[in-house]
This record gives sequence, structure tokens and C-alpha cells, in this order.
Amino acid sequence: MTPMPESRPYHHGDLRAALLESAERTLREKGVGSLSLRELARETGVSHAAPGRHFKDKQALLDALALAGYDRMAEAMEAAHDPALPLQPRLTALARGYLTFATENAELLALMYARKHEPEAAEQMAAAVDRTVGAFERVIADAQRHGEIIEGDPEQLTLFTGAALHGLAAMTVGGMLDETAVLAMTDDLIRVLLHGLTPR
Amino acid sequence: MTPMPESRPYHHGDLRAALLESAERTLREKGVGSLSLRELARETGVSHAAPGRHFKDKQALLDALALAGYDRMAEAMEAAHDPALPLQPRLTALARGYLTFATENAELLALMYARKHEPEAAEQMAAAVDRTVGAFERVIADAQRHGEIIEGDPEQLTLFTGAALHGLAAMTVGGMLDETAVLAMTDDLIRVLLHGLTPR
DNA sequence: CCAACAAAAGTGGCAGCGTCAACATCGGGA
DNA sequence: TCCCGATGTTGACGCTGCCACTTTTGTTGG
Repeated sequence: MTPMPESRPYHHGDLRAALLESAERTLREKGVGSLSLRELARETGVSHAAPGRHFKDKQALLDALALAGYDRMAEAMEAAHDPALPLQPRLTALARGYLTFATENAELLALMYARKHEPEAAEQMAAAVDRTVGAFERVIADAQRHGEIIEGDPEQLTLFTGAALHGLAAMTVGGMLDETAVLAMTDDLIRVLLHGLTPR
Repeated sequence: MTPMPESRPYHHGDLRAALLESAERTLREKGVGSLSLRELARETGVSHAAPGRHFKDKQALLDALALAGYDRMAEAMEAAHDPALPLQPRLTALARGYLTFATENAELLALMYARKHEPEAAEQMAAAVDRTVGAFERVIADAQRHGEIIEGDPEQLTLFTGAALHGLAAMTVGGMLDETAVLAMTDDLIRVLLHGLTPR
């Protein structure tokens, strides 16, 4: 039970990465509310003030987490993006990609959308958002050029599509829907988005 | 500058209501992050432990706030609901109602959707959600009976509509859109929802 | 009419948190 | 080699939520 001197080196090696990793696990397992710098330091085996060397703020750590999240999300979206498919399945695949990422990273997503970020981080975020939204926008603009989608500002049409997806994700995270249900209705959602609620 | 004995009565009168009111103001002005029971007590002129008499927890106070929010939201929706209108303007009016409430009560809305509520509060919330969603669902089911909307589970179609709206609201709250822009595109959103992204 | 009781408020204390300043240790470049 | 900057540690401060205990107050039954 004695702490076992352990002779851990004075310098950790890559504390910053270790903290981010540990933080992401805690975020996933216990939520952002029970994420404490001191607890993090304890888990990582460093003193309570050590994290301050790498993140000036708790918010700075959360920002870093969110930024990493955007990278992973962009990857997931790009992986789900198959330009060879026709419009409807192509959109459906993208939608599945987003919804899967969103439900599997609910707490992280909340952080990403949080609007509390410090100014410098906010810029990087904006760029990261574009990477994700861009995937959708390309599909829309593409299809528009082929006459498969109505005319109008493609940015706005993309926004509507994204809003529907994000709303569904938010409802899932909020507990109104369960994860399998939301994936099961993705097909229907895209169909409604493309063909409308009114009969043709 | 002296505190001025003030001879405030030992019993406040209606501390519970005073706390909720003060909390809502702070929530609106400084966000949930800077909402502290002690600060609240100070503002209200009572001791730091007095709030504990009326809310067993900080979460209990947040739950009460959220519950009141649901009531106000339901009122706003019912006020925006005009059954005399034809389908499209009727939906548009409801959408405006929701988006207006959402942008004007961003922090509160986040609280309402937070999924951290204690079990008893959660039940009341579910009922409150139904009051709001119900407004939309009635419109959809109504129109379906008149053949103005495609067949299919009205609950699911309502969900899609609600998701699009909520997504748009979330983006506004998140700072991607500004308040006037979102209201300006409400018409377009409903049109796309009803008639689809593809040409007819 | 008043004693007793319960509800409502106050007081003090605890542990945890984020942050800061001052000090310690280490490794790498002048 | 030495020294300096980056990294880690220690200790402290004020804040927070929460708890146990005491005090005040209004109400109510005898």
C-alpha cells in the first residue's frame, strides 16, 4: 500500500499528450462536469500545478480537446464520403458518418460546439468546421450543377441539411432517441430532405 | 458604505421564487458557468446556506429553472400556433415561435436539454416536452389527414421537422448564425422541408 | 393565551477546485 | 562547462457546494 517510490523521472516526457489522452477518457466516461485538472494530474502522476505548464487555463485544455475532436470528425466524414455514389446514397452515407461520430462522441461534440473558446482557438475551429461542412457543401453544389438539386444559395441549402442532422444528433445525445434508432431513420431523413414532406 | 443594518426580516417571504428569478437573470447575463449558489444568496441578501432549504442541490435549482423554461416555451409555442392558417404559413409561424424563443433563451434552452436532471424532474420534463412537440405533431397529423403531407409515422415526420429547427437553433446559439439571419431564412427552411431539395 | 413544534434562516466548517507565485530540477546550446 | 529556459513541485489563496448545528419565527393545539 505504500506509494512505492517509483522513481518516476522529474520530467514526464510528453505530459501534454498524456493529459489530453486522460482528459478525453474522463470526458467520455464521466462527462465534462467531472473533469478536474487536479484529478487529471493525479491520474497522470504529476503535481496539481503541472498541467498549468501546458494549458494556461482549464478552458485552454478544453479548447485543445475540441480541436482534436474536429480533426477526428473531419477524418470520419472524409472516410464516409464516396463521390462515386449517386446523390441520395452519397448524402445518406455522409449523414451516417456524422451521426455515428456524434453519438459516439457526444460529450466531445458538446465541447466542440461550446462557443466559450478563447479567441485564438476560435479561429482554428472555424477552419475545422469548414472541413466538415465542406464535405456536405461539395455534394450539394455538385448535384446542383447536374440539376439534381433546386437552385438557391448552396451554402444555405447545406446549412439546412446540416441543421437537420445536427438536430437529430442533439436529440440523441439528449436522450430523446437512442443510438440505433437514429441510425435506422437516417435513410428516411435524407429521403424527406430530398423529396419533401408533401406528396409529389 | 456601511452595510446599513437594514433590519431585513429574518424570514425572506418567498426566497424560493426570489432565487429562481435572480438565477434566471444571472443565467441570461453571464451563463450557467458563473452561476453559484453562494453568489445567488449574496445577491438575494441571505446567508450562503439558505438556498439549501429550498433546493437540495445545485442541480435541483437548475432543474427548477429548466422546468419553468419548458412552461414558458410551451406558452410561446401556443401563442404562435394559429390553426386557421394553411399548412405552410402555419408551420412557418410555429417555426418562428420556436426559433425566437430559442435564440432569446439560449442558455436556458441548453439547461432544458441537458439530460442531467434528477429522476423526478425528468418525468415532468418529458410531459413538458410533449406539450411543445405536440403543437408540431398536431399540425403534421392534421395535414396528413387532408392528404397534404406524405404518409408515414407522424411522430417521425415531426421529429425530422423538430430536428431541423433545433439544429438551426443550436447553430445560432453556437455563434455560426446570427439571430436575424436565422429568422430571415425560416421561410426558406419550411419551404425546403415541405417541397424537398430536388426539383419537382 | 401560550407552549411547543416545525419551517426557515444563520453560522461555521470541510474538502475540492482553479490559479498563482516561488522554488527545484533537468537537459541542451553558447 | 555553465547557465538558462522549459518543465515540475510546493504552498497558498479564495472560491465553490455541501453538511451539521444553532437560532429565529410564525403557527397551532391544548
